[in-house]
This record gives sequence, C-alpha cells and structure tokens, in this order.
Amino acid sequence: MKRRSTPAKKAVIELLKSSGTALSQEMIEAQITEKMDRVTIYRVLNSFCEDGITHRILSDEGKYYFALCSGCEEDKHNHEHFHFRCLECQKVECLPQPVIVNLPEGYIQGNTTGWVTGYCNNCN
Amino acid sequence: MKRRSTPAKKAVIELLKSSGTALSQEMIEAQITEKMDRVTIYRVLNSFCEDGITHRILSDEGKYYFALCSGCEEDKHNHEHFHFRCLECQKVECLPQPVIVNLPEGYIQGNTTGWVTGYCNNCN
DNA sequence: GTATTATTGCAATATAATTGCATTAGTAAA
DNA sequence: TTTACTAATGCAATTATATTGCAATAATAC
Repeated sequence: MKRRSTPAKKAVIELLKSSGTALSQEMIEAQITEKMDRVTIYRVLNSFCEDGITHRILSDEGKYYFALCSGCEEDKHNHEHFHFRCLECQKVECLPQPVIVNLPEGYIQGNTTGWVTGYCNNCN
Repeated sequence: MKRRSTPAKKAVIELLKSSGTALSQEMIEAQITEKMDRVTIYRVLNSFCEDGITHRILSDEGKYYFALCSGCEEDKHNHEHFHFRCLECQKVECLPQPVIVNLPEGYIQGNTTGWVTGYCNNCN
C-alpha cells in the first residue's frame, strides 16, 4: 500500500520527535494541536509501526506506548531494550540497556521486553 | 477482612499448584472442573494477590497471568523476575532470572518486569 | 441452630483498542 | 489543471479484558 503524506502523520511524527519520549494515544491526543480523531491517531501510529518508523510497547499498566525507532532497519529491528515509566510525570522512555535473558535448556528465544517504573530525574 | 475457605478458592489454588505455571483467568476457566463464574475467578485471584499467595503480571499480549509466589513474605515480595510465554502452547512461567536494570543518574527505581516469548522445550 | 458478613453469580460498566463504512483528500497521469 | 484512483479520515459500533453493584448464598463463630 502506497503511503500518503498527511497533516495528521506530520503532526504525530513532529510530536514524537520533539518529545523525545514514548507516547500513548491519550498523550498524543492531549498534546496535539491539530484536530484529529482518536482512531486516526491509532491508525497513524500503527502504520508507522508497520513501516518501521516507530515501535509499540505495551506498558505494565496496560497501555500501548509508541516511540521512534533508532537503529532499526527494514527487517532487522532493535526494540529489545528496557522502557522506563515515571510514576509522577508519566513520562515513558527507551533506555539504552538491552534486555538479556537466559532461557532453560531446550527453549527457543523470541522477543523480549522489559519495564521499569520509578521516578525520573525531574520528579525525584 | 477475614478470609473464608471456599470450593472456588481451593479449586483455583489446586490448579495453580498442579500446573506449576502462571495461568490467566481464561486458562483457569477452561481447565477448572467446578462450575464457577468468570468474575469469581478474578475475585479469587485478586484476593490471593492481596494476601501474597499469588502475584499478577500483565503479559506482553495484554492479559493478566497469576502465579504462585515463592520467596514472598508479608510485605517483602519477590516478583522481579522474568516471565516466559510459549508462543505454541501458551504456557507462561516464572524464570529464576531476576530483572536487573541500571537507571540513568538521578532516577529512582520502583518495580521491574520482564517478558520473553519463544518456544518451550516441549514445543521446540 | 442462629447471626454475621465474606463470597458468589449475574448484569452492567470501565478501559483501551480495533473495525466497518461512507466521505474526504493526496497523488499520479492525462 | 482536471480527472481518476485509492489511501486516509471521522464517526459509530464492536471487541477484548477486567472491574463494580447488588441481591442471594453460604462459611464461620458463638
């Protein structure tokens, strides 16, 4: 499917870039200036994920967060890092630390995810 | 609130013990022999969590799993280990490996969770 | 056996995300 | 520039998972 450039997509990408953090649909809706339906935000974000522009992580509180990819190429993605969520300001960010696990004998490893909650340097 | 011993509680505990894995409400409902409402299962499981008998983890696919606690006491819990989910047989289990993260300067660490998907030794 | 109140079942509600469908609007070609 | 094609959007409805309200039931202490 050939993608088209739209105001909605530009606005969402801009917001993700300027925030430098991972954002939920709810956060994007609250912060974005363009008038845009809730569903559109989800669809824009999901299309970014399909295209490898963002990645989606389900937080420990049950919401999806979306963050710009860095170090991802076509089919080789790199999202296996820890994510931090601040209990005070709600900020979610990708941490550089990769998630490394040792599985028992005979197990095959697929994807990994890791979450840490706590207080960020501002809210500390 | 003083707890009472009921058939529902006994059945759920038995199932958790005999399975040796973490189970979702859905799995419990499917495997349990007693007739028991969906809501009752959730309530029984949540009461176990309050009492420190089980712990609850939100999986990477968005469902809650419940596992018997081991090494938890009154207020000192020990759930900061990785959880494995088999993509084939859906089994979820607690791995011995603890989740260890290093946060940036000035951050305060709260809880951590870690998930690994893949194939278990049986489904491999 | 009786009283107290924790527990249960059923219906309704909450929350987060997705789907269906008609309308709107990018984009490439004429 | 105009036209045709179809991706993208908005709104309503739906899905999926979990929780809440409330009346009825049953575990436990006396």
